[in-house]
Amino acid sequence: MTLTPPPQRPARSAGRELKEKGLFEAARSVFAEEGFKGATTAEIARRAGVPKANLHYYFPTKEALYRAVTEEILSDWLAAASSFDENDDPKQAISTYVAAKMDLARADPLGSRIWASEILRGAPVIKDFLETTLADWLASREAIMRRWIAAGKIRPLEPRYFFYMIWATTQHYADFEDQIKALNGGAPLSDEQFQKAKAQAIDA
Amino acid sequence: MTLTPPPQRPARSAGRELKEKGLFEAARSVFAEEGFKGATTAEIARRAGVPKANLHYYFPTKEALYRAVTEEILSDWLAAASSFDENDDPKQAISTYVAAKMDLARADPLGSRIWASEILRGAPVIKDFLETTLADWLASREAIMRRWIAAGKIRPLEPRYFFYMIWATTQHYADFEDQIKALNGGAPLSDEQFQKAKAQAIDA
DNA sequence: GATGGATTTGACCAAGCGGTCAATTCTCGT
DNA sequence: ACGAGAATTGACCGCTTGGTCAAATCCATC
Repeated sequence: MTLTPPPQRPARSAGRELKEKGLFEAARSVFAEEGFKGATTAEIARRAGVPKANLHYYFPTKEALYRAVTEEILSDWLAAASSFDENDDPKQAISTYVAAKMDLARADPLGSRIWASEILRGAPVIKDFLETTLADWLASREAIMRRWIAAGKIRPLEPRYFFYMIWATTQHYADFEDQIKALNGGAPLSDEQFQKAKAQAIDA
Repeated sequence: MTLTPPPQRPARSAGRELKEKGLFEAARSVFAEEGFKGATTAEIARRAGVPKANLHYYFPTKEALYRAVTEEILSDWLAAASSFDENDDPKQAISTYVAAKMDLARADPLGSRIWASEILRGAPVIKDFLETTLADWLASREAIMRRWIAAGKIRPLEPRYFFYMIWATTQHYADFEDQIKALNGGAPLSDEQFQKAKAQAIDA
């Protein structure tokens, strides 16, 4: 018998990945709207245009699908966070970071909402991430900011609460979009309005 | 037959109100943790220590119970909002208001969370409140702030986004308590930490 | 065109859901 | 002490849920 070379199957099952992606995106939207418990596999399957049984072929359980969705969100978060370190100038670093977070919240409001609803239910899935990766990130950037403050490069404030405020504000525009819409005469924020809000948030 | 006087029954059924209150509080905690869809009447009844059938005697449907809970939250919101008008001095008015909102978020985190999860699911129940009462409140305070800005009493900023930022921050401490706990070494903010965060938020 | 694994799907299931109901117990004015 | 309305509750119902399964279909390879 000739051994077929074990290397990764050449673009194996491109159709498979496509279908997985469809289910994945459908799941994102349903989880964002209904939360983990409120979301139903039937609705996710319906939105993806496949029978429910097919969903369970690609993702064995609702929770597995939810975890897959969640992981991508955390990875996006980390990518935005890295923008903090791309600048040596303190004020530049801060405003670049705030801008990146605002843009992320606007580009992916579903991700923001899934995050929020995950926290609201006690963060059973991402608790580990919060306690390790995120806590470490916060601690090290806190240290950096303290050095900047000591050097008189930015005005003194408690770095931790400063980050809370940034996170709160950036997420607000995604999570509370419906509230903002209601207050904005039924329309979502225009790009222009969004830029203004962003500029004001950067005024730290 | 003698007509019994129709005036309100004298302290009628004190036990009834007590039981209603128990169900009400149990409902608050379950709705805050699980959202409207995720909450089950069975769990609410269990937490209140009564059989499920008894719950339906006091509140005919899950939605009726949810609406009752929601109305109280809106009323608390309005009470905190009124603190904005208790001061003539602009800076006083603003910091009093921020302080009141921060205190409310700390005193009643459940209410904050129920609000947040209501918005996340598209605000079907409080949409009307948002579009009328809240929108009016915002518009009139926006006008007041614009006058202050024109008179040079506060530094110029877009009042609307300023309020969004306040709401975002004050709610963050309630809604994201679990995230903060994870970042704070597992412990919630102490009173001292909270006062510090409050003071920093007031620095508008 | 035969083979065999990958994929698809309708039918199905046990558990959990919100809500109902009739039978029971409690409470209190007389 | 008794009668009547208020309150209580176990049993139950129809429906939805997440998940299973076996039969059918697809499709690359020989």
